[in-house]
Amino acid sequence: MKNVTIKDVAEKLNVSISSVSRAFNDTFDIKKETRNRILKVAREMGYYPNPIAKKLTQKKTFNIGVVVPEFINEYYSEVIRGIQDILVDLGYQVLIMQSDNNPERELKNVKTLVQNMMDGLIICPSVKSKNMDYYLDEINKGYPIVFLNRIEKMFPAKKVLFNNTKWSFFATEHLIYQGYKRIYHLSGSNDLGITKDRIQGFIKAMEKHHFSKDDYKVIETGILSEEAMATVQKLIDNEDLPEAFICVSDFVALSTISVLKQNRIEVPKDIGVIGFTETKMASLVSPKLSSVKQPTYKMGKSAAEMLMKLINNEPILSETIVLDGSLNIRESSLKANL
Amino acid sequence: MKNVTIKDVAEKLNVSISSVSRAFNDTFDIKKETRNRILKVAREMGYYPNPIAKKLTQKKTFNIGVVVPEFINEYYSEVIRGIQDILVDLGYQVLIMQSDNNPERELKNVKTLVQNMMDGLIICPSVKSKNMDYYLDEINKGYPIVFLNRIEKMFPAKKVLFNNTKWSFFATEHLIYQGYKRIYHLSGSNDLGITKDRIQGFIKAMEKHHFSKDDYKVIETGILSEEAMATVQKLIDNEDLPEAFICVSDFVALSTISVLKQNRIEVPKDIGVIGFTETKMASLVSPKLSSVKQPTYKMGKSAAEMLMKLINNEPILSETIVLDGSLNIRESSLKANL
DNA sequence: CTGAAAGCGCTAACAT
DNA sequence: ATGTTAGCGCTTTCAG
Repeated sequence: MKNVTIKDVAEKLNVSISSVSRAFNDTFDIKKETRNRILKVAREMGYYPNPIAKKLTQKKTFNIGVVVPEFINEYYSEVIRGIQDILVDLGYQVLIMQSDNNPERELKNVKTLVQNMMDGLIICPSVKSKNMDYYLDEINKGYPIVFLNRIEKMFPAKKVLFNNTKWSFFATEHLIYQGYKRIYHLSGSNDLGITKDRIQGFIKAMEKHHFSKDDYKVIETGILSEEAMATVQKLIDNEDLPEAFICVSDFVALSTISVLKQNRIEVPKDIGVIGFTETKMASLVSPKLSSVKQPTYKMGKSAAEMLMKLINNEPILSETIVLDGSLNIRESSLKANL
Repeated sequence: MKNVTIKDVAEKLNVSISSVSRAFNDTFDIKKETRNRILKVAREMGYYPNPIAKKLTQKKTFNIGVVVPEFINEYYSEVIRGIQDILVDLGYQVLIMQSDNNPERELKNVKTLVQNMMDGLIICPSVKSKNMDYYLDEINKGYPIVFLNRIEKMFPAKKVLFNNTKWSFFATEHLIYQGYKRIYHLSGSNDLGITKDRIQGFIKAMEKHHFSKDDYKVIETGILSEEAMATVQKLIDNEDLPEAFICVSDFVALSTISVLKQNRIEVPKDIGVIGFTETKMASLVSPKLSSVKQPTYKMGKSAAEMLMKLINNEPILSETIVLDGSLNIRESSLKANL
C-alpha cells in the first residue's frame, strides 16, 4: 500500500537521495554506472518518482488541460486527437474536462486544472460562457491559454477559430447557384459568436445576390433536435416554407429533413437542405447530406502548436488563427441536377 | 506571477500558518472570529490553498480519473455525464483521458492518473487492451478502480457491463418475429469480449428458433464504415444476401443501408436492418433505424457509485453490475407491417 | 484556541 | 561525482 519513495531507494543502495534524483532525471553530474545501478534497483523496488512532489518543487508538470463543452459528436473528439498528436510526442499528457455546457462547471474545471498546475490550457468555451474575467486574469498573470472555437473574434487572447462567416457564405451561395430562390437559415443560439458569424455570412450572400428581405429569414433554432423539428413543423403549418434551409448543424439538418419527409416534402426535390460541422453520418443517410466540413483535427493541432509556442516563449505571429474548411456537396442540396 | 501562499496570509495577519490552515479547513479548534478574519483577508489577497501541496500531505485529492477509448459518438459522452452527475455533487472533479483505442496510450494515461493521485479510476478499456496485469497490480495494492464496458465478464475486478448477450438475443428474435428467414450478424472485432457476447446471443436466438446453419452467418466486419460497406457490397456481388442484418453499431447499420440503397435494395421491404448502441441519429434518418439502446448514462452513474463505495470502504454486494437496455423498434426492421 | 515544528517526496543550490 | 541541506506549500501532531 505504502509507496516506495526516493528515500527508500537511497537507503537500500547506501547513496544519497540526490543521487537517486539525479539518476532519474538523467543529469550530467552522475556516473553512468551509478545511474544504472540506481535505476535497476529502483525498478525492482517498484519505485516511481512522485509527480505530485515533483510538481511542488518544479514549475513544469508536462500536463496540459483541455476543457470542452461536450462530446455529442466527433467534433471535439477529433479536436482532441489533433491536440494529442502534437503534445504526446513532446512528452505531454492531455487531461480533459467536460463542462456539459455549464459555465459554472467550466470555470470550476479550469480552476481545477490551473490549481493542478497544468503547464497550459486549451479551452473550448461553453455556449454561454461568461467567465472571461477569470480567464483574462490568468492570461495576464502569464498563464498559457489558447482558446478554440466559440470565442469572439475580438477577444484579446490566443485562439484558433473556424471561418464561420466565409463558409456560411459559401454554403448559402451554393444553394443560390442551385436555383433555390427563398432560403431560411436555422441558426444556433444567439449567445454564440459563431452564430452571429454564420448569420453574417448568410446575409452577405443574400445581399450579394440581391435577395429581397422577403426571400430570406434567420430563425434561431438552437441545436436540439426537438426545437428544430418544432420550428420546421411550424413553418409548414404556417405555409411559410422556403425553398432551401441552411442549418446550424448536421443534426438540425437531419431533423429538418425528417420533419419534411413526414410531411411528404422531398429533399432535395422540393426543398434543399445543407448542414454545418459535418459528421460522419452525412454520407450515410438518405439523401446524403451536403455539409460544411470544419478542420477539426487541424484546429486541435494548431491550438496545441500555439500553446507550445506560448509555453516555450516562442514568438507568435498572429494572436488569432482562422482556419478554412470545405463544402461537401452531396445530395440534399442538389436541385440543379434533378 | 508569484502565487499567494499560506505564509503570506499568515504574515499579513500576524497569525501562524497553522491558523490559516485551520481556517480554510474549517476545523473545530479555531475561533469563529479568527477564522472569518483570516478568510476575509485571504480572499482579498487572492489566496487559494495549493492543491498540489495539499495532495502531498493528504491522501485525498477529490479527483477521479476516467479513461475512455474515444468519443466518436455520444456513447462515452453520456457515460461521463452519468459519472459527473454522481461525483460532482460529492465534491469530486472528473479528469478524462482519451486513449484513442491505443493500448499503450491507455496504459500511459492510467499511469498518469495514478501518479497524479486520483482517488480512483474508471476505465473503459480499448479494443485491444492488454494492460490487465498492471491494472490487477494496482487493484491488489488497494487502488480503487472500476471498469466499464468492453471488459471480460470473468475479469476479477469491479465492473459495470451491458448485457450484450441478452439484448443481442432479443434484437435477433425481433427480426425472427418479423418474419425474416435468413439473418446475418455483422459483428465487431473478435478481440472484444462484447463481440463474443453478442455473437452468442445471436446464435442462441438462431438455435432457439431452429434456424439451419445455412440460414445464419456471423461476419466480422469491424466498426469502420468502409469495412462494413465493402462487406455488404461483396455479399451483394456474391448473391449471398440475407433477409436481415443485425449490426454491431448504428454506424455500421447505416453504412449497410446506404450500400443496399445504392444497389436499389429497399430497407425494410427487401431487407431488414437493426443497429446496436443507439445513437441520436437513429430516429432522424430514413428509414428510421431500429436499434438496441444501451443505458449509457446509467452505466456511468453505476460505475461512479460503485467507485464511491470502493473509496469509502462500503460493502459491495456484487463485483459485477450488468445492466439492461431496451429495443427501440423503428422502421428499418419492420417487415411484418408492410 | 493558537503557535511551533516535523514531515509529505522531491529538486536544486551548495559543499566536498 | 556525490552528499548535505534548504525549501516547495500545506497538514498535523504536540505544546502551551
